[in-house]
Amino acid sequence: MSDPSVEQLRVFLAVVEAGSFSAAARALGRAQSAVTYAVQGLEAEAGVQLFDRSAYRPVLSDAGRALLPCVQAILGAVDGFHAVAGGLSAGLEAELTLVVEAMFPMSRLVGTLAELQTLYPSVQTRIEVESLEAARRAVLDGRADMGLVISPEVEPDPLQARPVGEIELVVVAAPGHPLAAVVGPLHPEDLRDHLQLVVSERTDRERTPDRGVAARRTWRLADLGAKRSMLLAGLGWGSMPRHIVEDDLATGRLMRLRPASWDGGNRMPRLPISVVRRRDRAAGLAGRWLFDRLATVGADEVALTGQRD
Amino acid sequence: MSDPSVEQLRVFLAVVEAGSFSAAARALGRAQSAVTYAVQGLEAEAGVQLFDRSAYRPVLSDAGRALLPCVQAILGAVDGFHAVAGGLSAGLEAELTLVVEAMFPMSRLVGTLAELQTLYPSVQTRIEVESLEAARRAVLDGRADMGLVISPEVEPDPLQARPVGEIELVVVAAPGHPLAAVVGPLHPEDLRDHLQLVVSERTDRERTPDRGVAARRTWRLADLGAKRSMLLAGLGWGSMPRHIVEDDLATGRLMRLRPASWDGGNRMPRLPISVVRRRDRAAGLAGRWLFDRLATVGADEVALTGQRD
DNA sequence: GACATTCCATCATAAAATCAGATGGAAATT
DNA sequence: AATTTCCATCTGATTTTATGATGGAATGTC
Repeated sequence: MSDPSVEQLRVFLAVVEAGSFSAAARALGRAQSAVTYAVQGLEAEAGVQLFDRSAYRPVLSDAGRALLPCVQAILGAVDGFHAVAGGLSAGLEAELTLVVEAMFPMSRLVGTLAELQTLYPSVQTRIEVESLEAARRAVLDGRADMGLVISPEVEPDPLQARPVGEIELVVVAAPGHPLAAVVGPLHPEDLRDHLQLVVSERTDRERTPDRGVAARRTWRLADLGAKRSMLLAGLGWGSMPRHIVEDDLATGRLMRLRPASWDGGNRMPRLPISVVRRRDRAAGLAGRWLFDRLATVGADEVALTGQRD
Repeated sequence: MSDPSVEQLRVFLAVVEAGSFSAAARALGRAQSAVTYAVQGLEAEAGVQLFDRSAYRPVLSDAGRALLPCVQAILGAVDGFHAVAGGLSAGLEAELTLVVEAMFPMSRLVGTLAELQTLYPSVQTRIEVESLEAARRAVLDGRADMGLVISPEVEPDPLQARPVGEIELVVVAAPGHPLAAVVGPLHPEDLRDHLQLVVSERTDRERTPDRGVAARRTWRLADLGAKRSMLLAGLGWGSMPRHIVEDDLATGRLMRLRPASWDGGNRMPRLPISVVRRRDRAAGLAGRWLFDRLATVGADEVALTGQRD
């Protein structure tokens, strides 16, 4: 049994929609005999009659009605093929993977990502969330095409970077925690004597030197959600992106601590975020659009609060 | 931009699977030049290169890898078309609608219906549940191809019928109901003086004469579920298929009443069920299989308890 | 009821797509 | 170095697909 040609299927669908062979021929800009020929060929391949021609106008037979959804499925898949192929030949990448630093407020991304989807629907976009160094490593490895990562200290590296804003960090603890009772600025010694909660990377191997660790005893947690749970439970103190604990601070579930000179001054309470991509990997159309978009959005605002869209 | 032919897509997939153009040609039983020709044609239509031919063996390009799922989707849809078309040309119907009397235990059907689906996967089966006359009418109207209905009294009618069993009816009331307190057989006068719950048809027009109505006051309910709720609430008495109230009787939420001569003897406490279809509508292969299967299953057993599969 | 219109099937023929087989250069294998 | 295997290309034959004209049947109009 031979395969039906896509042309035959398009003609069949045109006849169904137009209601007659000649009208379909006119709509397709072809001769009427071509329509008859195509439908006959399709009927021969299917082994059933698709239309009942005994009346003045052809009407779909039971078989034709049953096969119509199949035909629509095929043509839909073919249209998908065309969409992807058209995108590819126009310079679009097939898929675009963006890795996002876990602390980055996702609410800041949804608008841009939705726009990306409407602009380039044929591009399969994927988002991955990684913590700290793992995000940058994903871009360096080529596992992701682009990343929103903590800004690299040195610019001349295989990554091209554009600042997109800063994440404001606040030091918090539960109201019941001893440090919450201290009035006025906290001395480094106060912090050092209490358990500090720190987010560490997933993979232990090749761990970068800790930043912002002030306490003697620390617990290392896999992700920010776990850290927040521990903080809420009063198990220790730690720094968090402000947009994540905003609600907790407002409702009093967490208290803000005010260190005199947090971490001895070698770390900023604001974490700069950049969008990065590898210089040597040629970005597609969608990738360039997203990079530029994230960079220009970032130029407008300094703080990423994650509150408004 | 022209449509890719299904042949081209099959060749493309064969090359991907075989790993080389010539191997694909051998697998397809065609000349190697035909494979080259087909791939080139597909590349021209897609506007991108699908394989990197610089090496000894061709390797899928990024574009080819991106388009591969599209191609597989198209070919899958085409195979679906072939399956349906093959079934139709072999005499299978496109869809098969079975209407089932609401009192029929659905658990008795699932096995047969599952078998039907595996035997004839291309047949779209639909189940409708109707009460009393509405089920038979659905078959007579042609709205359903087949029905499990209360057996017709007269055989010579446009429906061909085969018995499939009987539904055992029991007369029940809630434990708090006055009739539940009566010991020994119930006289017709006892029943007549209490509210009887009766399932009536949905459409009021052309209502058939009531059967099994013994009381002066009756409430007519839309379906068995509503009737059971009313019975459980103690609002009246009525008859129910045994398999539906089995649990209620076992746990004591309902009590069985024992009428001396229920309904004056003009109605059986067992309701015969038949599978019916119109004589004048030619049944397809799947329809004939289902009819025969239901008829032979029904010949084995008399009572439909719905307990075991 | 006669006429024009619109419908679809068919035919002959022209255009296009597709194929097989032969040939050649490049890479891999021996 | 010789051989095999790979793919691209060319040519001619075959098949497929399209066109335009023709005719019979149903519909619509006056």
